[in-house]
Amino acid sequence: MAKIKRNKNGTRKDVIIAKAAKLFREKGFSATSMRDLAENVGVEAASLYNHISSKGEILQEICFRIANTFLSHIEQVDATDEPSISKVEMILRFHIRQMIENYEEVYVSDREWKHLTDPYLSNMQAQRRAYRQRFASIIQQGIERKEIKAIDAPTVVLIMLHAVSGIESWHRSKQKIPAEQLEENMVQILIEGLRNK
Amino acid sequence: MAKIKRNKNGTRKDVIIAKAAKLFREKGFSATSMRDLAENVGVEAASLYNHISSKGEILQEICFRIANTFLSHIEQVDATDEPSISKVEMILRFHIRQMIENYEEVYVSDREWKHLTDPYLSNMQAQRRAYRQRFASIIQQGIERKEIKAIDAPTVVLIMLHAVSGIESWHRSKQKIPAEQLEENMVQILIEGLRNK
DNA sequence: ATTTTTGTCTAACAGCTGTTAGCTTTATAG
DNA sequence: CTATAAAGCTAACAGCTGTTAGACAAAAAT
Repeated sequence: MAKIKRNKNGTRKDVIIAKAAKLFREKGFSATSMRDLAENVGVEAASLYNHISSKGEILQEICFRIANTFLSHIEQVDATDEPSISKVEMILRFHIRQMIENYEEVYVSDREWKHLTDPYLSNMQAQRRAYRQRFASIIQQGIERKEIKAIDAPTVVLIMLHAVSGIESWHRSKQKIPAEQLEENMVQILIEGLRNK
Repeated sequence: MAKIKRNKNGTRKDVIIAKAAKLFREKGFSATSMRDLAENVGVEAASLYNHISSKGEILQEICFRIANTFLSHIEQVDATDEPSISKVEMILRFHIRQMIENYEEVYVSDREWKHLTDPYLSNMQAQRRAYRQRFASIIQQGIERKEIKAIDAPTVVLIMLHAVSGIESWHRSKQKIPAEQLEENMVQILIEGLRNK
């Protein structure tokens, strides 16, 4: 078979990871075999190992890449001096856009991280916990400043993060409303549900 | 090994399905082997086949049982003459409670139905689509009656259904707030975000 | 033009997968 | 107490799993 065609500014490893993300999303990590992946890449299974060291490494790359994206974004937002409710909105909007634009990887990172193996598994669990706590404390601050309704902050986080993952259905639906409208609708419901009137 | 202990009013098959639901939730359908399941049930893998006909059948039972529960509930709610926004709230509360009380099966049904095989897969897809449409049309009615904000109804459905699945995090968290409070918090945010002021 | 590096291939491995056949043990019914 | 039915066991199957070794080919570097 022919060589893996790499697109400009990207390694062959990147091509493999992108195809893997698509398959992992469609069928799940465990149900995707290296031979499945190889076929999609246009190569024999053994050839993949010139670019990656194991199936698990692919999942690690996806999960940690995404985790870093979100972690560095929340730090950036938290460093501003916007009102808390605006911070929450910024974070929510970032989640929505990432889920729209970087769908496959974000989705996989969210659903399949359980299949990581230690030490990566523990590391990822810690990162996720830290992220949620950071998010919750922004909300908590908003509550104390009376910008946000007096509601259990971790519950708010849980609703926001999971609501966003519903964008998967949007991707699969035939008649998609425009992405901007989707974003505004979600913000409308979730942020208005939060605001202290 | 000893026999499968069945609890009163339940068959051995029910015991197997309950254990399977727990494992499918923890590790996913594909990553759970029949030998895993057998060990958890306290029996050899081959013995399971005296009670079930295949691994897939277990998933089918879980998924269709849950789908029927929700479908018959939405029909019951829709038959009342409550205001639309109250119908939405009733449906939301039912989802929350099911997710709290019947956690394993509801969660598995929601996350693992993709691993069903045809004709069950197509059937389940159709049922899910029908449910979402039914839910959306209740919301649409609420919009027309000015009870609910003018927002894309399918987007609302998507947010509600996915937000509820966040209750998984609640189950796994150490310091759980009481179930009733969780329910009120979720309703507070989601229904108030929806209501036309 | 030749060496070196990179990438792909085939063949094979050891272990796990769901499932079946056939035999034995335990519980139920007569 | 005996006959029947239900539930368990061991052993085995064919196919799939992730991964490695080693040979060959193409591309890059010298």
